[in-house]
Amino acid sequence: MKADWTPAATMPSRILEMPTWLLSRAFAHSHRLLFEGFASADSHGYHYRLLATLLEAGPASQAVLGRLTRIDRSDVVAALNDLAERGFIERSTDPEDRRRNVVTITPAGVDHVRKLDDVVAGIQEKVLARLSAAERKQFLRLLKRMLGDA
Amino acid sequence: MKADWTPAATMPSRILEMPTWLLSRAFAHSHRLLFEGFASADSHGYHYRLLATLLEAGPASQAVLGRLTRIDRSDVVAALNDLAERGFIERSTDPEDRRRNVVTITPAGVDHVRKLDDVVAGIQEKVLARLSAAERKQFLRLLKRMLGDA
DNA sequence: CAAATTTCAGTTCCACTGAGATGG
DNA sequence: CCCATCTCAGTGAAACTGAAATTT
Repeated sequence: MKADWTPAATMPSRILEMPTWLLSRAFAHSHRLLFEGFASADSHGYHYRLLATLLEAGPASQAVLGRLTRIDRSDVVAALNDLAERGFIERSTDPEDRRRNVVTITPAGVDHVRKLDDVVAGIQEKVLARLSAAERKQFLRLLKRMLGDA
Repeated sequence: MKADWTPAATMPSRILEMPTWLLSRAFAHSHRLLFEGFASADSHGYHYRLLATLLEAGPASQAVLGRLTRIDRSDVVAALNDLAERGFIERSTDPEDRRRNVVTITPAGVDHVRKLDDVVAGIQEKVLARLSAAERKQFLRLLKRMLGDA
């Protein structure tokens, strides 16, 4: 027989009840769903954030894109390289300030981001699946408040 | 003059309003605070989860610790190496099943985890700082519900 | 033989740092 | 001279994979 060293069934209750722990579980869940969703559309989170921003804000320099999307300057470079290779964006140097690359979304890029929009919308639904409509509203309100959008 | 390609002030509104985005911001915030808190106590999240679990559940094998803490088997090895070097845990092979290492927390380890408990408690407070007591309760309820603890 | 445990080596994603080259 | 931009190289935490060695 084995004292099989399975002393408790769960991790410490004080951790299980922690806001930070619950947040990390919730994020892990949402992140996994998003990652799989993007992968199934041959894409990534950075791609979606960049394309969606270009679509909504219009052509922008890479520095501005980094600020808008909260993606680091050097990660913006890498992600835009991918997107350019696949024909979803184009770079051209800004004639008014030749340090800058003006990044423009292509028609193929628009198609791509529309598809990703659908994927992402489906995932929002899944993430909140267990909550009623009223609870969802409340949950989003509390999240925003917690982040200071009070 | 510069058309400075700052077209909009924020990222796309459809992303800003997404549950998945808000969750990722909330997690990033909480994660940053935890990381800094652990660093200020010369520790890491894995260390805390392992020590707190040992304290609450008693001695356990590494495989069991991995399951309880949700830390991957191979990361458990590395984290326990650190903790053993610093005298916070001890390993001994289980006489009843010599594949297993029985991991035991030392008095120094107990001291350490108590300090971390204080750090972590302070951070819970900071994370929820903008919410009232009633909102905090509600927020935790919704998080748990979303995760299926319904 | 099949299964579990510990360990090591290596990978991937995400976020970031530092430095060089170009240009304002 | 100083600052901004783009780019590349590299770092580090977190989570994971594959495989080997040992034992049950």
